[in-house]
Order: sequence, then structure tokens, then C-alpha cells
Amino acid sequence: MKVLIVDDEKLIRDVIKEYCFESKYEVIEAENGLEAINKAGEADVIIMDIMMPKMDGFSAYKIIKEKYNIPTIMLSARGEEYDKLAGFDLGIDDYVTKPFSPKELMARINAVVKRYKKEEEVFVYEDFKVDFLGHSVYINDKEICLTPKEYDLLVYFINNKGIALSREQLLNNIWNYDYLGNDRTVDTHIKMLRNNLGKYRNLIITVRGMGYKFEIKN
Amino acid sequence: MKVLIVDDEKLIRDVIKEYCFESKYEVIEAENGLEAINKAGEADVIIMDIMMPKMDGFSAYKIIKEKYNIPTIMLSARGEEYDKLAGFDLGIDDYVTKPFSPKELMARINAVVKRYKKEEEVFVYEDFKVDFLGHSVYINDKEICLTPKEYDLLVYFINNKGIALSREQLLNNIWNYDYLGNDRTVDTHIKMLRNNLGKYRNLIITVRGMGYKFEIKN
DNA sequence: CTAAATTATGAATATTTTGTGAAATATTTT
DNA sequence: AAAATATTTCACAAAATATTCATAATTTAG
Repeated sequence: MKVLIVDDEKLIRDVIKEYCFESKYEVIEAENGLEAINKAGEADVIIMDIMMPKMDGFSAYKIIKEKYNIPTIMLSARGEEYDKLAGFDLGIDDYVTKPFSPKELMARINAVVKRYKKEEEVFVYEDFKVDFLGHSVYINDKEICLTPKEYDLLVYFINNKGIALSREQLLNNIWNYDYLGNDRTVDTHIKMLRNNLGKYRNLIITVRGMGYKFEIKN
Repeated sequence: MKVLIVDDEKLIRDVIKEYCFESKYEVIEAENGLEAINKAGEADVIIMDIMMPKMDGFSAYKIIKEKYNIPTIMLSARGEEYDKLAGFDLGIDDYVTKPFSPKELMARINAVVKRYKKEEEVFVYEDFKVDFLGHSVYINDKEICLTPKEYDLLVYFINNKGIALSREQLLNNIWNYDYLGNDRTVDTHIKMLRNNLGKYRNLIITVRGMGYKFEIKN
């Protein structure tokens, strides 16, 4: 489990880091929102201050959220009730008020991590929804029927968001390891998946000379 | 599922309401304990602030509890530890401390609902009814005779509503030990169960390439 | 702009998966 | 032990899905 600690004060980062180590979390650090965005990909949980130079916590959170689905706890100065509400609205998972008790912070991190593991059962983007448990896909609450291969493809894409995948890679991972098939087979399945995705067909992007990737556009 | 939100601050009610909608709960609102008492009858879960004008949460809870048996989560101001203890004594199901994370609140609501549901002894959908205590199944008040395996299958499906279950998973869970049987066995039982379910046969959905799932269509 | 390379697509064909009836076994009840 | 019930197996039909391939459309390099 990797925790990304984002705060401009080294002292605070160090205190949190210390406690994270005790709870067996690995730690990555960032000094501001910009750095956080770059490092978010590696993290399982983010603890982020709101007030930081270069880019504040909320702005960073908004950007990170579009790309990843990482539980985030915000550190706010005492009494910023307005911030708190605004943040919850954005989807922030929890708040800890400065000065905080490290024990409370760790309790909240643990709670959030635990909760998230359970919530990792759906993927949602606008009104496009994939229910991994039910193996079903919805657009506008209307179920979209995918064939097994199409569904597997979609899930693989979602789990590799933003990464360009070669046809070979797709064949190896979704078909059996030593599949001796035609490359065009992938294209055909992509075509069918795209058709079924309707207005979301362009979530699957052609990477010329390379393969395909799944990406949430901004 | 209807959630009764009781708080004198509209802002807080609105935040909770928003999240409830996302989780597909219906919402009823009340501004104080007195109103809550009047509206409690319609609710399946109650979320109630303690400090409210006219009538506080505890007093309202006591009265509601005499009449109904509705799971209740209390919202308390930070640090009112005494209240917390008193509340659990009264039979409150859970506590959330203000200011709270809506995600945490929803997680707790879901937990309470789930717990409460488990204690249910019947499953009802339209005129399809399963009486877990009596091990019997009715359609239109007419009893449907299922074999033990069929009944076990049905109960397992109901307890895993909306979740796609592989044949292997079904074999492992309904056929005790590691059963070394034919996959087609499951199909045969599904067939017979479906036949017995008559017009409700399509509650059991085939998940191609995967298995089956039990789902209430909307 | 053209040729070459790459990708998209429709349709025919092959393959896989599921539904089902009937027979064979196994288990429980009488 | 016989009868009644349940369970399992199996083969084949039916349905759904996967693959191939020819051709069209698109992009890129020169």
C-alpha cells in the first residue's frame, strides 16, 4: 500500500511519514499539487494539504480524479468549514483538521483504504457504468449487452487506463497465452465493442502503428 | 429503500440527500424530532442529528422506537462522547461525527441496511416470495415445490443478488466440498429451477462465458 | 498529391457455449 | 427391498459468439 503525502511543509510530511511507516505503508512525497499529479499514478491513497504553492490541493484533486480513482484525504486548517463542504462535493473521502492527531489521521487512512477496497467494484464515467460484480455495463441506466470477449476487453482497458496496448499484448492477456490468431481479430472485437459503447465509442482510441488505448478525455 | 434525513440545517440535509440519490435511496426529510416522528413510518433507515430545535434526536428516537423498528444512525457533534455512549444504550445502530465524510456516512448506511436485511426472514418480489424460515417458496400464494438443491441454489442466488456467479463458484458453495462433477450439472439444476419459477424464470440471468446471476430488473 | 501502410468494417464461416430431454445413478422414504 | 425422489451424466440441438478475410476507408510519408 502506497501513500502519497502532499504538503509544502517538510516537517508535516515527516510526521505523517513516520506514522505511515509504523502502519506498514510505503510513502511517496510531493510538495505541491503539480508534483502530486505526476506521482498520483503510483499511489493507493493520497493525503493532501489544501493550501500549497504552485497548485492547491483542490485543483490537484480535480485533475487526479479524472485520471485515477484514488481515495483522498484532505488536510485543512482549523475551521475552514466551507472548504470542507466544497471538498466533499468534489468527492474527497475525508478531512483531517490541522493541527491533527496522527493517530486520528492513521485511523482515517485505514478506514478509507478499507472502504475503497470494497467500492472497487464499479467503474463510472458520466453515465457510463461498469458493474464488475454483475458483469454488466450500463449507459444511462440502460444495460448494454456485451459478448464475453467484448466485456473482457473493456475490463482490461479500464484496468489499464491511459496505457497504449499493442494487439499482441491484448491477444496474450485476453485470449489464451499462445494464441496463434490473426491480428485483425483484435480490430474486429474493438469495432464491435465500440459499436456497443455508442456515444462512448471514442473512449477507445486508436494508437496508430501500435494498438489501442482507453482514455478519459478532458 | 427510503432514508429519513433529520437535521435542522438544510445544507447538511442536501449534502446527504445528494449522496443518497447516488446510492439509489429515496429520501424523506424532517427538520426536527417532532417531524421525524410523523414521517418515521415511511422510512427504512433514519439518519438523525442529535441537537435540534423543538425536539432533540434522542427523544425522537425513543418515541419512534416504541412504535417502529427502524435502523437509526445518529449525527453527533465532534467529541460528544457521552452522547455516543448513551445512544448505543438506547439501541442506536451507529454514529457519525460531524463534520462527517458523506462517503463514510453512506458506507455506514449501507452497512446498517445490509445488517438489517440479513435479519430478514423472507424475500419478496411482486408475488414471488421465499420464506427462509419455512424453507418454502410461493408464487401467488401458491406453494412451489423445489428439491433441496434447487432451493439451496435459489437462496444462494438471492443472497448474492446482482453478482455474476461462475459454475465453479456455485459448485463450491452449494455442493459442499470440492465437487468433481460435470459443469453441465449446474445447467441442469438451473433449468429445473427456472422451470419451477414459472413466470419468474428470468430472474435467473445467464451471464455468457461466465455463469449465472440473480437480478431484479427495473 | 500519390503511394504505401495501417486500420475499419461487413459478411461468411467456424467455434464455443448453453438449453434441454432422457436415461442412468444415487439417495431417501415407506 | 421396493418405491419414490433427487441428482448426475450425456448427447445433441439451438443459440450466441469468435474468427477470418476481402474490401473500403483512413492516415502518413515522401
